[in-house]
Amino acid sequence: MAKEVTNREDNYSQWYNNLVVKADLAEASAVRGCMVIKPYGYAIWEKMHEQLDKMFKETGHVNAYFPLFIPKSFLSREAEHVEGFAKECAVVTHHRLMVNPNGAGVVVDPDARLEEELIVRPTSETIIWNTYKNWIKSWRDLPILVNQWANVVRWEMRTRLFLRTAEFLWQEGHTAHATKEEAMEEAQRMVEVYAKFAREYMSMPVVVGHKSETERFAGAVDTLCIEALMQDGKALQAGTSHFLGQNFAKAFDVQYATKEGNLEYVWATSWGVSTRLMGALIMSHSDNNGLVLPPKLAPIHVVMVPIFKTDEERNHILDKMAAMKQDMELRGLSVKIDDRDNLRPGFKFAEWELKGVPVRIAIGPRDLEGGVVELARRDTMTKESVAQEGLTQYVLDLMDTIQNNIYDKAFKFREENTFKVDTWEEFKVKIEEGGFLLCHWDGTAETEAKIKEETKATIRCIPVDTDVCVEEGKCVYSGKPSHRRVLFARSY
RNA sequence: CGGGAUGUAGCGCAGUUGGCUAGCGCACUACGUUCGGGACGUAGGGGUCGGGCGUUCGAGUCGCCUCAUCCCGACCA
Repeated sequence: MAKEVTNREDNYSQWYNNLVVKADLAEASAVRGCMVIKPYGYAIWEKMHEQLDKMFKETGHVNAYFPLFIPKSFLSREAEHVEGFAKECAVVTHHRLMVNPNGAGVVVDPDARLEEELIVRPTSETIIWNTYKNWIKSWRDLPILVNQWANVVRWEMRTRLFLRTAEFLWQEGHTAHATKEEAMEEAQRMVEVYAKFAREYMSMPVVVGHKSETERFAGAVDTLCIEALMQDGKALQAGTSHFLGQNFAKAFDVQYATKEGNLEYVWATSWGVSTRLMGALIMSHSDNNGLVLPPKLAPIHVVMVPIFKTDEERNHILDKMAAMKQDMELRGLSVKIDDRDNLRPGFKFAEWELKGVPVRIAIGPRDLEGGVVELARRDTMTKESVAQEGLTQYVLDLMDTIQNNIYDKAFKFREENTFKVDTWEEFKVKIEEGGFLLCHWDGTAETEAKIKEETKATIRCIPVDTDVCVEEGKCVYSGKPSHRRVLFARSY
Protein backbone atom coordinates (compact mmCIF):
# COMPACT_ATOMS: atom_id res chain seq x y z
CA MET A 1 0.00 0.00 0.00
CA ALA A 2 2.87 2.37 0.63
CA LYS A 3 3.95 1.71 -2.91
CA GLU A 4 0.98 3.81 -3.88
CA VAL A 5 2.54 6.85 -2.27
CA THR A 6 3.65 8.30 -5.58
CA ASN A 7 6.98 9.88 -6.28
CA ARG A 8 6.91 13.42 -5.01
CA GLU A 9 8.65 14.72 -8.12
CA ASP A 10 5.79 13.62 -10.38
CA ASN A 11 2.86 15.51 -8.99
CA TYR A 12 3.47 17.14 -5.66
CA SER A 13 -0.19 17.78 -4.88
CA GLN A 14 -1.22 14.23 -5.54
CA TRP A 15 1.75 12.91 -3.61
CA TYR A 16 0.84 15.11 -0.68
CA ASN A 17 -2.82 14.21 -0.72
CA ASN A 18 -2.07 10.54 -1.06
CA LEU A 19 0.39 10.65 1.81
CA VAL A 20 -2.03 12.37 4.16
CA VAL A 21 -4.62 9.67 3.51
CA LYS A 22 -2.27 6.68 3.42
CA ALA A 23 -0.39 7.67 6.56
CA ASP A 24 -3.76 7.70 8.28
CA LEU A 25 -3.67 11.38 9.22
CA ALA A 26 -6.88 12.67 7.67
CA GLU A 27 -9.40 12.25 4.90
CA ALA A 28 -11.85 14.39 2.99
CA SER A 29 -15.23 14.60 4.68
CA ALA A 30 -18.73 14.66 3.30
CA VAL A 31 -18.83 18.41 3.86
CA ARG A 32 -17.38 20.55 1.10
CA GLY A 33 -13.80 21.54 1.79
CA CYS A 34 -13.75 20.06 5.28
CA MET A 35 -11.72 17.14 6.54
CA VAL A 36 -11.86 14.40 9.11
CA ILE A 37 -8.70 14.34 11.19
CA LYS A 38 -8.07 10.72 12.06
CA PRO A 39 -6.67 9.59 15.43
CA TYR A 40 -3.07 9.31 14.26
CA GLY A 41 -3.15 12.76 12.70
CA TYR A 42 -4.91 14.20 15.70
CA ALA A 43 -2.27 12.74 18.00
CA ILE A 44 0.35 14.85 16.21
CA TRP A 45 -1.85 17.94 16.44
CA GLU A 46 -2.31 17.25 20.17
CA LYS A 47 1.47 17.22 20.58
CA MET A 48 1.68 20.57 18.85
CA HIS A 49 -1.22 21.92 20.86
CA GLU A 50 0.31 20.77 24.14
CA GLN A 51 3.70 22.31 23.45
CA LEU A 52 2.37 25.60 22.10
CA ASP A 53 -0.01 25.91 25.03
CA LYS A 54 2.90 25.45 27.39
CA MET A 55 4.86 28.15 25.59
CA PHE A 56 1.91 30.55 25.70
CA LYS A 57 1.56 30.03 29.41
CA GLU A 58 5.27 30.56 29.93
CA THR A 59 4.83 33.96 28.28
CA GLY A 60 2.04 34.90 30.66
CA HIS A 61 -1.06 33.98 28.67
CA VAL A 62 -4.25 32.27 29.81
CA ASN A 63 -6.90 30.42 27.85
CA ALA A 64 -10.53 31.45 27.40
CA TYR A 65 -13.32 30.70 24.98
CA PHE A 66 -15.56 32.91 22.87
CA PRO A 67 -18.66 32.09 20.78
CA LEU A 68 -18.67 30.40 17.40
CA PHE A 69 -21.35 32.77 16.11
CA ILE A 70 -20.71 36.41 15.46
CA PRO A 71 -23.59 38.85 14.85
CA LYS A 72 -23.26 40.23 11.35
CA SER A 73 -23.13 43.81 12.59
CA PHE A 74 -19.94 43.13 14.56
CA LEU A 75 -18.09 42.23 11.42
CA SER A 76 -18.80 45.54 9.74
CA ARG A 77 -17.33 47.65 12.54
CA GLU A 78 -13.78 47.55 11.24
CA ALA A 79 -13.79 48.46 7.55
CA GLU A 80 -10.61 46.72 6.37
CA HIS A 81 -11.35 43.67 8.46
CA VAL A 82 -14.78 43.10 6.92
CA GLU A 83 -13.37 43.61 3.44
CA GLY A 84 -10.77 40.96 4.11
CA PHE A 85 -13.17 38.28 5.28
CA ALA A 86 -16.56 39.12 3.74
CA LYS A 87 -16.06 36.86 0.73
CA GLU A 88 -15.47 33.70 2.73
CA CYS A 89 -18.05 33.64 5.49
CA ALA A 90 -20.62 30.98 6.29
CA VAL A 91 -23.85 32.65 7.38
CA VAL A 92 -26.58 31.33 9.65
CA THR A 93 -29.95 32.70 8.60
CA HIS A 94 -32.44 30.39 10.34
CA HIS A 95 -32.72 28.50 13.59
CA ARG A 96 -35.25 25.77 12.87
CA LEU A 97 -36.16 23.01 10.44
CA MET A 98 -39.59 21.56 9.77
CA VAL A 99 -41.04 18.50 8.11
CA ASN A 100 -41.41 19.22 4.42
CA PRO A 101 -45.13 19.98 3.93
CA ASN A 102 -44.84 19.02 0.23
CA GLY A 103 -43.07 15.71 0.64
CA ALA A 104 -40.38 13.78 2.42
CA GLY A 105 -37.49 15.12 4.44
CA VAL A 106 -37.06 18.42 6.19
CA VAL A 107 -36.90 22.01 5.00
CA VAL A 108 -35.84 25.26 6.61
CA ASP A 109 -38.78 26.76 8.50
CA PRO A 110 -39.35 30.13 6.82
CA ASP A 111 -40.80 31.48 10.07
CA ALA A 112 -37.53 30.79 11.86
CA ARG A 113 -35.56 33.46 10.08
CA LEU A 114 -33.11 35.26 12.36
CA GLU A 115 -33.62 38.96 12.76
CA GLU A 116 -29.87 39.42 12.49
CA GLU A 117 -27.84 36.80 10.67
CA LEU A 118 -25.00 35.10 12.50
CA ILE A 119 -21.60 34.61 10.94
CA VAL A 120 -19.61 31.49 11.73
CA ARG A 121 -16.34 33.01 12.93
CA PRO A 122 -13.61 33.26 10.29
CA THR A 123 -11.50 34.72 13.15
CA SER A 124 -12.61 36.17 16.47
CA GLU A 125 -11.29 39.73 16.67
CA THR A 126 -14.72 41.28 16.45
CA ILE A 127 -16.56 39.23 19.04
CA ILE A 128 -13.59 39.34 21.38
CA TRP A 129 -13.24 43.10 21.16
CA ASN A 130 -16.94 43.46 21.70
CA THR A 131 -16.38 41.50 24.90
CA TYR A 132 -13.20 43.32 25.90
CA LYS A 133 -15.20 46.54 25.91
CA ASN A 134 -16.86 45.23 29.07
CA TRP A 135 -13.67 43.94 30.61
CA ILE A 136 -11.54 47.02 30.28
CA LYS A 137 -12.19 50.17 32.27
CA SER A 138 -8.92 51.08 33.92
CA TRP A 139 -5.17 50.81 33.39
CA ARG A 140 -5.40 48.21 36.21
CA ASP A 141 -7.32 45.88 33.85
CA LEU A 142 -4.41 45.79 31.42
CA PRO A 143 -2.77 43.92 29.89
CA ILE A 144 -5.22 41.23 28.90
CA LEU A 145 -3.29 38.24 27.61
CA VAL A 146 -5.83 35.72 26.38
CA ASN A 147 -5.60 32.83 23.99
CA GLN A 148 -8.35 30.60 22.67
CA TRP A 149 -8.19 27.18 21.06
CA ALA A 150 -11.02 26.95 18.58
CA ASN A 151 -12.28 26.04 15.16
CA VAL A 152 -12.95 28.66 12.52
CA VAL A 153 -14.59 28.57 9.10
CA ARG A 154 -13.41 30.24 5.93
CA TRP A 155 -15.28 29.33 2.78
CA GLU A 156 -12.27 29.06 0.51
CA MET A 157 -12.52 28.54 -3.23
CA ARG A 158 -9.94 25.81 -3.33
CA THR A 159 -9.24 23.53 -0.43
CA ARG A 160 -6.47 21.11 0.45
CA LEU A 161 -6.15 18.72 3.39
CA PHE A 162 -4.60 20.55 6.36
CA LEU A 163 -3.29 23.45 4.25
CA ARG A 164 -6.56 25.11 3.43
CA THR A 165 -9.74 23.48 4.66
CA ALA A 166 -13.08 25.24 5.00
CA GLU A 167 -13.04 24.51 8.72
CA PHE A 168 -9.78 24.37 10.61
CA LEU A 169 -8.51 24.16 14.17
CA TRP A 170 -6.25 26.83 15.51
CA GLN A 171 -5.35 28.99 18.42
CA GLU A 172 -5.81 32.72 18.36
CA GLY A 173 -4.25 34.99 20.92
CA HIS A 174 -5.92 38.35 21.52
CA THR A 175 -4.16 40.80 23.76
CA ALA A 176 -4.93 44.30 24.96
CA HIS A 177 -2.27 46.72 26.19
CA ALA A 178 -1.98 50.19 27.63
CA THR A 179 0.79 51.34 25.34
CA LYS A 180 1.83 51.01 21.75
CA GLU A 181 5.30 49.82 22.73
CA GLU A 182 3.93 47.07 24.92
CA ALA A 183 1.66 45.79 22.16
CA MET A 184 4.44 45.87 19.60
CA GLU A 185 6.67 43.93 21.96
CA GLU A 186 3.93 41.37 22.42
CA ALA A 187 3.52 40.85 18.68
CA GLN A 188 7.27 40.45 18.40
CA ARG A 189 7.42 38.06 21.37
CA MET A 190 4.77 35.79 19.93
CA VAL A 191 6.25 35.53 16.47
CA GLU A 192 9.44 34.48 18.21
CA VAL A 193 7.52 31.83 20.12
CA TYR A 194 6.23 30.52 16.81
CA ALA A 195 9.71 30.54 15.30
CA LYS A 196 11.10 28.67 18.28
CA PHE A 197 8.33 26.10 18.08
CA ALA A 198 8.83 25.60 14.34
CA ARG A 199 12.58 25.22 14.67
CA GLU A 200 12.89 23.21 17.86
CA TYR A 201 9.78 21.05 17.75
CA MET A 202 8.86 20.78 14.07
CA SER A 203 12.53 20.76 12.98
CA MET A 204 11.44 23.27 10.40
CA PRO A 205 13.61 26.26 9.58
CA VAL A 206 11.61 29.46 9.23
CA VAL A 207 12.29 33.04 8.27
CA VAL A 208 10.84 35.64 10.61
CA GLY A 209 9.78 38.90 9.06
CA HIS A 210 7.21 41.59 8.46
CA LYS A 211 4.53 41.31 5.81
CA SER A 212 4.43 44.01 3.18
CA GLU A 213 1.46 46.35 3.38
CA THR A 214 -0.52 44.47 0.74
CA GLU A 215 0.05 41.07 2.35
CA ARG A 216 -0.91 42.30 5.80
CA PHE A 217 -3.79 40.87 7.86
CA ALA A 218 -7.08 42.68 7.32
CA GLY A 219 -7.24 45.32 10.04
CA ALA A 220 -3.61 45.09 11.18
CA VAL A 221 -1.07 47.90 11.37
CA ASP A 222 1.79 45.43 11.11
CA THR A 223 1.88 41.69 10.49
CA LEU A 224 4.82 39.54 11.56
CA CYS A 225 5.10 36.02 10.22
CA ILE A 226 7.13 32.89 9.96
CA GLU A 227 7.71 31.59 6.45
CA ALA A 228 8.91 28.11 5.58
CA LEU A 229 10.09 26.58 2.32
CA MET A 230 8.41 23.38 1.20
CA GLN A 231 10.13 20.64 -0.77
CA ASP A 232 8.47 21.64 -4.03
CA GLY A 233 10.03 25.10 -3.79
CA LYS A 234 6.90 26.92 -2.67
CA ALA A 235 6.69 29.04 0.46
CA LEU A 236 4.21 28.41 3.23
CA GLN A 237 3.09 30.99 5.76
CA ALA A 238 3.19 28.97 8.95
CA GLY A 239 2.12 31.53 11.55
CA THR A 240 1.29 35.18 11.96
CA SER A 241 1.40 37.74 14.75
CA HIS A 242 -0.34 41.06 14.25
CA PHE A 243 0.09 44.45 15.81
CA LEU A 244 -3.42 45.83 15.46
CA GLY A 245 -2.72 49.33 16.70
CA GLN A 246 -5.90 50.93 18.05
CA ASN A 247 -8.06 49.85 15.11
CA PHE A 248 -10.23 47.40 17.00
CA ALA A 249 -10.29 49.44 20.18
CA LYS A 250 -11.68 52.35 18.17
CA ALA A 251 -14.12 50.19 16.22
CA PHE A 252 -15.50 48.68 19.44
CA ASP A 253 -14.93 51.74 21.60
CA VAL A 254 -12.59 50.19 24.13
CA GLN A 255 -11.03 52.90 26.28
CA TYR A 256 -9.34 52.79 29.63
CA ALA A 257 -8.68 55.35 32.34
CA THR A 258 -4.98 56.06 32.69
CA LYS A 259 -3.27 56.63 36.04
CA GLU A 260 -3.63 60.33 35.30
CA GLY A 261 -7.36 59.92 34.78
CA ASN A 262 -7.46 60.41 31.02
CA LEU A 263 -9.40 58.14 28.67
CA GLU A 264 -7.31 56.36 26.03
CA TYR A 265 -7.89 53.68 23.47
CA VAL A 266 -6.11 50.39 24.16
CA TRP A 267 -3.54 48.80 21.88
CA ALA A 268 -4.05 45.31 20.52
CA THR A 269 -2.36 42.26 19.06
CA SER A 270 -3.60 38.98 17.69
CA TRP A 271 -1.62 35.93 16.70
CA GLY A 272 -2.39 32.44 15.49
CA VAL A 273 -1.24 29.14 14.13
CA SER A 274 -3.48 26.44 12.76
CA THR A 275 -3.71 22.83 11.65
CA ARG A 276 -1.90 24.16 8.61
CA LEU A 277 1.22 23.41 10.66
CA MET A 278 0.39 19.76 10.02
CA GLY A 279 0.69 20.41 6.30
CA ALA A 280 3.95 22.26 6.88
CA LEU A 281 5.31 19.34 8.87
CA ILE A 282 4.36 16.83 6.19
CA MET A 283 5.75 18.88 3.31
CA SER A 284 8.97 19.79 5.09
CA HIS A 285 10.31 16.33 5.83
CA SER A 286 8.45 13.54 4.05
CA ASP A 287 10.03 11.40 1.35
CA ASN A 288 8.81 8.76 -1.08
CA ASN A 289 8.58 6.21 1.71
CA GLY A 290 6.12 8.38 3.58
CA LEU A 291 6.06 10.67 6.56
CA VAL A 292 9.17 11.63 8.55
CA LEU A 293 8.24 12.89 11.99
CA PRO A 294 10.53 14.79 14.32
CA PRO A 295 10.73 12.86 17.62
CA LYS A 296 9.34 15.76 19.63
CA LEU A 297 6.04 15.57 17.75
CA ALA A 298 5.88 11.85 16.97
CA PRO A 299 2.97 10.09 18.71
CA ILE A 300 5.07 6.92 18.67
CA HIS A 301 8.85 7.20 19.14
CA VAL A 302 9.77 3.56 18.80
CA VAL A 303 7.97 0.70 17.11
CA MET A 304 9.08 -2.83 17.89
CA VAL A 305 8.62 -5.61 15.35
CA PRO A 306 9.14 -9.20 16.47
CA ILE A 307 10.51 -11.71 14.00
CA PHE A 308 9.81 -15.34 14.75
CA LYS A 309 8.96 -18.75 13.37
CA THR A 310 7.60 -20.65 16.35
CA ASP A 311 5.23 -19.70 19.14
CA GLU A 312 8.03 -20.26 21.59
CA GLU A 313 10.25 -17.74 19.81
CA ARG A 314 7.36 -15.32 19.56
CA ASN A 315 6.63 -15.47 23.28
CA HIS A 316 10.24 -15.15 24.18
CA ILE A 317 10.76 -12.12 21.95
CA LEU A 318 7.56 -10.42 23.06
CA ASP A 319 8.57 -10.86 26.71
CA LYS A 320 11.89 -9.24 25.94
CA MET A 321 10.16 -6.40 24.12
CA ALA A 322 7.70 -5.82 26.93
CA ALA A 323 10.61 -5.36 29.32
CA MET A 324 12.35 -2.95 26.94
CA LYS A 325 9.12 -1.05 26.40
CA GLN A 326 8.60 -0.62 30.12
CA ASP A 327 12.13 0.63 30.59
CA MET A 328 11.78 3.11 27.73
CA GLU A 329 8.40 4.37 28.87
CA LEU A 330 9.84 5.13 32.29
CA ARG A 331 12.24 7.47 30.51
CA GLY A 332 9.45 9.23 28.61
CA LEU A 333 9.52 7.39 25.30
CA SER A 334 6.34 6.28 23.59
CA VAL A 335 6.71 2.69 22.41
CA LYS A 336 4.49 0.44 20.30
CA ILE A 337 4.97 -3.29 20.00
CA ASP A 338 3.55 -4.50 16.71
CA ASP A 339 2.54 -8.01 17.67
CA ARG A 340 0.00 -8.49 14.90
CA ASP A 341 0.37 -12.12 13.86
CA ASN A 342 -1.28 -11.91 10.45
CA LEU A 343 1.35 -9.65 8.89
CA ARG A 344 4.91 -10.36 7.97
CA PRO A 345 7.76 -8.17 9.18
CA GLY A 346 8.46 -6.56 5.82
CA PHE A 347 4.92 -5.28 5.61
CA LYS A 348 5.09 -3.83 9.09
CA PHE A 349 8.41 -2.11 8.33
CA ALA A 350 6.90 -0.39 5.33
CA GLU A 351 3.76 0.60 7.18
CA TRP A 352 5.55 2.23 10.10
CA GLU A 353 7.89 4.00 7.73
CA LEU A 354 4.84 5.37 5.98
CA LYS A 355 3.61 6.69 9.31
CA GLY A 356 6.95 8.31 10.05
CA VAL A 357 7.86 6.59 13.32
CA PRO A 358 11.44 7.79 14.04
CA VAL A 359 12.94 4.51 15.24
CA ARG A 360 12.12 0.88 14.56
CA ILE A 361 13.52 -1.98 16.57
CA ALA A 362 13.35 -5.50 15.18
CA ILE A 363 14.23 -8.54 17.24
CA GLY A 364 14.58 -12.03 15.83
CA PRO A 365 16.10 -15.26 17.16
CA ARG A 366 19.57 -14.24 15.94
CA ASP A 367 19.43 -10.93 17.84
CA LEU A 368 18.16 -12.67 20.91
CA GLU A 369 21.15 -14.97 20.87
CA GLY A 370 23.63 -12.16 20.31
CA GLY A 371 22.09 -9.83 22.90
CA VAL A 372 21.43 -7.17 20.26
CA VAL A 373 18.56 -5.60 18.35
CA GLU A 374 18.26 -4.34 14.80
CA LEU A 375 17.62 -0.62 14.98
CA ALA A 376 16.41 1.33 11.93
CA ARG A 377 16.25 5.10 11.65
CA ARG A 378 13.42 6.62 9.65
CA ASP A 379 15.23 9.86 8.83
CA THR A 380 18.27 8.20 7.23
CA MET A 381 16.67 4.83 6.40
CA THR A 382 19.76 3.13 7.84
CA LYS A 383 19.94 0.03 10.01
CA GLU A 384 22.42 -0.96 12.67
CA SER A 385 22.88 -3.62 15.29
CA VAL A 386 22.71 -2.23 18.81
CA ALA A 387 23.39 -3.94 22.16
CA GLN A 388 20.34 -4.61 24.29
CA GLU A 389 22.36 -3.42 27.26
CA GLY A 390 21.87 0.33 27.54
CA LEU A 391 19.39 0.41 24.68
CA THR A 392 17.06 2.95 26.29
CA GLN A 393 19.81 5.50 26.70
CA TYR A 394 20.98 4.84 23.17
CA VAL A 395 17.48 5.50 21.84
CA LEU A 396 17.08 8.63 23.96
CA ASP A 397 20.31 10.04 22.54
CA LEU A 398 19.24 9.02 19.07
CA MET A 399 16.00 10.98 19.42
CA ASP A 400 18.00 14.18 19.81
CA THR A 401 20.23 13.22 16.92
CA ILE A 402 17.25 12.59 14.69
CA GLN A 403 15.49 15.78 15.77
CA ASN A 404 18.61 17.75 14.83
CA ASN A 405 19.32 15.82 11.68
CA ILE A 406 15.85 16.46 10.31
CA TYR A 407 16.31 20.15 11.00
CA ASP A 408 19.74 20.21 9.40
CA LYS A 409 18.44 18.47 6.32
CA ALA A 410 15.56 20.92 5.95
CA PHE A 411 17.91 23.84 6.64
CA LYS A 412 20.35 22.63 4.00
CA PHE A 413 17.51 22.31 1.53
CA ARG A 414 16.44 25.85 2.24
CA GLU A 415 19.99 27.18 1.92
CA GLU A 416 20.40 25.41 -1.40
CA ASN A 417 17.16 26.92 -2.60
CA THR A 418 17.64 30.49 -1.43
CA PHE A 419 19.17 32.84 -3.93
CA LYS A 420 20.20 36.45 -4.04
CA VAL A 421 18.86 37.75 -7.31
CA ASP A 422 19.71 41.19 -8.68
CA THR A 423 18.35 41.32 -12.22
CA TRP A 424 14.82 41.00 -13.49
CA GLU A 425 15.89 38.51 -16.16
CA GLU A 426 17.40 36.23 -13.55
CA PHE A 427 14.36 36.66 -11.33
CA LYS A 428 12.02 35.36 -14.00
CA VAL A 429 14.20 32.30 -14.58
CA LYS A 430 14.83 31.53 -10.91
CA ILE A 431 11.24 31.86 -9.80
CA GLU A 432 10.30 29.05 -12.19
CA GLU A 433 12.72 26.74 -10.41
CA GLY A 434 11.16 27.47 -7.02
CA GLY A 435 12.77 28.53 -3.78
CA PHE A 436 13.33 31.76 -1.87
CA LEU A 437 14.63 34.76 -3.76
CA LEU A 438 16.27 37.54 -1.78
CA CYS A 439 15.93 40.72 -3.78
CA HIS A 440 15.94 44.46 -3.46
CA TRP A 441 12.54 46.07 -3.71
CA ASP A 442 11.69 49.74 -4.03
CA GLY A 443 9.06 49.48 -1.29
CA THR A 444 6.06 50.35 -3.46
CA ALA A 445 2.85 48.39 -3.75
CA GLU A 446 2.88 49.03 -7.51
CA THR A 447 6.13 47.15 -8.00
CA GLU A 448 4.96 44.37 -5.73
CA ALA A 449 1.74 44.01 -7.75
CA LYS A 450 3.57 44.01 -11.07
CA ILE A 451 5.97 41.31 -9.89
CA LYS A 452 3.06 39.21 -8.70
CA GLU A 453 1.21 39.71 -11.96
CA GLU A 454 4.19 38.74 -14.10
CA THR A 455 5.59 35.87 -12.05
CA LYS A 456 2.99 34.87 -9.41
CA ALA A 457 5.68 35.56 -6.83
CA THR A 458 4.80 37.54 -3.72
CA ILE A 459 6.83 39.17 -1.00
CA ARG A 460 6.72 36.50 1.68
CA CYS A 461 8.26 38.80 4.23
CA ILE A 462 10.74 41.49 4.98
CA PRO A 463 13.12 39.41 7.11
CA VAL A 464 14.09 40.65 10.56
CA ASP A 465 16.12 37.81 11.96
CA THR A 466 19.08 38.12 9.62
CA ASP A 467 21.41 40.96 8.76
CA VAL A 468 22.39 39.41 5.44
CA CYS A 469 19.49 41.34 3.93
CA VAL A 470 20.44 44.77 5.13
CA GLU A 471 22.51 46.32 2.37
CA GLU A 472 22.23 49.01 -0.27
CA GLY A 473 21.07 48.05 -3.74
CA LYS A 474 18.61 48.61 -6.55
CA CYS A 475 15.09 47.24 -6.87
CA VAL A 476 15.13 44.06 -8.92
CA TYR A 477 12.14 45.29 -10.91
CA SER A 478 12.23 49.08 -11.06
CA GLY A 479 15.93 49.73 -10.47
CA LYS A 480 15.10 52.34 -7.84
CA PRO A 481 17.30 52.49 -4.72
CA SER A 482 16.66 50.04 -1.88
CA HIS A 483 18.17 49.64 1.57
CA ARG A 484 17.46 45.96 2.14
CA ARG A 485 16.53 42.72 0.47
CA VAL A 486 13.13 41.13 0.92
CA LEU A 487 12.02 37.54 0.49
CA PHE A 488 10.14 36.63 -2.69
CA ALA A 489 8.59 33.25 -3.50
CA ARG A 490 5.59 31.56 -4.95
CA SER A 491 3.43 30.38 -2.12
CA TYR A 492 0.60 28.19 -0.99
C1' C B 1 -16.18 31.62 -9.20
C1' G B 2 -13.98 30.88 -14.81
C1' G B 3 -11.13 26.98 -18.04
C1' G B 4 -9.57 21.62 -18.35
C1' A B 5 -9.70 16.47 -16.56
C1' U B 6 -11.89 12.67 -13.58
C1' G B 7 -15.89 10.08 -10.70
C1' U B 8 -17.52 2.01 -11.39
C1' A B 9 -16.28 -2.39 -4.01
C1' G B 10 -11.88 0.38 1.24
C1' C B 11 -7.68 1.53 -2.66
C1' G B 12 -5.98 1.28 -7.92
C1' C B 13 -8.44 0.42 -12.44
C1' A B 14 -11.07 -2.23 -16.90
C1' G B 15 -15.81 -2.24 -19.08
C1' U B 16 -18.94 3.19 -23.09
C1' U B 17 -21.04 2.08 -31.90
C1' G B 18 -26.81 1.38 -25.44
C1' G B 19 -28.01 -5.45 -24.72
C1' C B 20 -27.17 -11.43 -21.10
C1' U B 21 -26.29 -12.25 -13.92
C1' A B 22 -21.02 -5.50 -13.79
C1' G B 23 -15.41 -7.44 -13.94
C1' C B 24 -9.87 -7.51 -12.53
C1' G B 25 -5.65 -6.59 -9.02
C1' C B 26 -4.71 -5.22 -4.03
C1' A B 27 -7.21 -4.98 0.66
C1' C B 28 -11.05 -7.72 3.81
C1' U B 29 -13.14 -12.85 6.24
C1' A B 30 -12.08 -18.31 7.31
C1' C B 31 -8.67 -22.37 7.25
C1' G B 32 -3.80 -24.17 6.18
C1' U B 33 1.33 -23.40 4.96
C1' U B 34 4.55 -19.17 5.92
C1' C B 35 7.36 -15.20 8.77
C1' G B 36 15.23 -11.32 8.97
C1' G B 37 12.08 -5.90 3.68
C1' G B 38 5.47 -5.11 1.35
C1' A B 39 4.13 -14.14 1.48
C1' C B 40 1.22 -18.21 -0.86
C1' G B 41 -2.90 -21.72 -1.60
C1' U B 42 -8.09 -22.85 -1.17
C1' A B 43 -12.91 -21.06 -0.09
C1' G B 44 -15.83 -16.64 0.80
C1' G B 45 -18.04 -11.56 1.65
C1' G B 46 -18.51 -6.81 -0.31
C1' G B 47 -21.46 -2.43 -5.79
C1' U B 48 -28.34 1.64 -5.36
C1' C B 49 -21.63 2.20 -11.47
C1' G B 50 -21.08 10.16 -7.34
C1' G B 51 -26.48 12.07 -7.11
C1' G B 52 -31.10 13.72 -9.69
C1' C B 53 -34.17 14.13 -13.95
C1' G B 54 -34.88 12.58 -18.90
C1' U B 55 -34.51 9.59 -23.81
C1' U B 56 -35.33 4.19 -24.66
C1' C B 57 -38.33 -2.20 -24.95
C1' G B 58 -33.58 -1.79 -22.32
C1' A B 59 -28.73 3.14 -19.48
C1' G B 60 -22.39 2.07 -16.05
C1' U B 61 -22.66 3.42 -21.45
C1' C B 62 -26.76 8.75 -24.53
C1' G B 63 -28.79 14.07 -23.00
C1' C B 64 -29.58 17.90 -19.31
C1' C B 65 -28.82 19.43 -14.29
C1' U B 66 -26.14 18.86 -9.81
C1' C B 67 -22.24 17.38 -6.32
C1' A B 68 -17.24 16.07 -5.35
C1' U B 69 -11.97 15.50 -6.42
C1' C B 70 -7.41 16.92 -9.15
C1' C B 71 -4.76 20.59 -12.43
C1' C B 72 -4.55 25.96 -14.19
C1' G B 73 -6.37 31.06 -12.78
C1' A B 74 -8.79 34.59 -9.08
C1' C B 75 -9.10 34.22 -3.22
C1' C B 76 -6.57 32.70 1.20
C1' A B 77 -3.87 30.69 7.33
